[in-house]
Amino acid sequence: MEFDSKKILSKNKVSITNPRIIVLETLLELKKPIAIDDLYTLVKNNVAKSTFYRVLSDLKEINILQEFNSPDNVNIVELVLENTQHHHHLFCNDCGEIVDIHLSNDFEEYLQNEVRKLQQKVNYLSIENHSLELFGKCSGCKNN
Amino acid sequence: MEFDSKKILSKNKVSITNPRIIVLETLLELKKPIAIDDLYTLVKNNVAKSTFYRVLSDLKEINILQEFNSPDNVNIVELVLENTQHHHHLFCNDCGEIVDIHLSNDFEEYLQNEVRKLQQKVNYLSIENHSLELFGKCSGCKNN
DNA sequence: CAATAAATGAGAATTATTCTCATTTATTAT
DNA sequence: ATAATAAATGAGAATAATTCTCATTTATTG
Repeated sequence: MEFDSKKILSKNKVSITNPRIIVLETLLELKKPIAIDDLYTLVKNNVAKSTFYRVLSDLKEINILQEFNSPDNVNIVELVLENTQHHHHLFCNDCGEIVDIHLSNDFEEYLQNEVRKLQQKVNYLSIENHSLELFGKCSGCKNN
Repeated sequence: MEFDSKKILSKNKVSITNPRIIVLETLLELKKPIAIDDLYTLVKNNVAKSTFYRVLSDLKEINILQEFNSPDNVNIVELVLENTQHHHHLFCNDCGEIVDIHLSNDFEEYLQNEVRKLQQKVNYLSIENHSLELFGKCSGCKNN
């Protein structure tokens, strides 16, 4: 497979160790955001807690792991690989699930343009990035 | 003045106590987001730490305080009163300052519309709210 | 395969937040 | 205004997430 853990690690010039493989592989299988707490539960039998946090920090260092917070302030991580396209998140108010959301190119362009206008108006040197979160109910909870 | 702390508290049916007045007044003077840590530093001589956190939680309870995280995972609070208009935040990558950003009505409408389309397409019952963050440099740091 | 550098595991240390409970303060009904 | 009652506070203990320390193990390289 194109994105196995060892290739990812070597490509990013970090040494290939068991804890790194285990955490990365778990994230690769998940294919979606997960609470740090829950991720640790998945790997705790094979990775020491201190190492776990170190691995997370390593993955952030090489820019393939993004960290953010849910509305109720839970720390979440998500793998962002080269082939991951720009997206946003919907946080379900009911079950807490986090769903990746892809907005239309039209919208993303509109947003870029709005940002460009803002930069000129308010005279900020650079707005380099953005993040949009949506809050509501996921499809699983929509019938409650 | 229209928005003094005591009026705000009584309007929201919470009892008027010194710690609440002090924290609220500090936030009212600030008029912008602040790290919880920094806010505590401002009031620590007059409010016990446990009380401080309780007051924050009280203010969140009555929906006049919003909490969120900066990109480097620092907890931030911001007063959101009735007269506060919908806005977003720019996080300065250099100095960490957080600036309130008001986007055009056109953009907000476009966003609402995009969200509406998304709801139909993906079949989510409701997207109730959103939040947009911008990352870049504030005007103070733009010449570095 | 040996030498060296880097990573790990275990648990201690740190930090932010919540909890406990005796004391103080605010509210209300008179 | 005041007494009775309910609610909030302060101080520090408890908890939880994360980082740190350091002796041991593992990966890399030549």
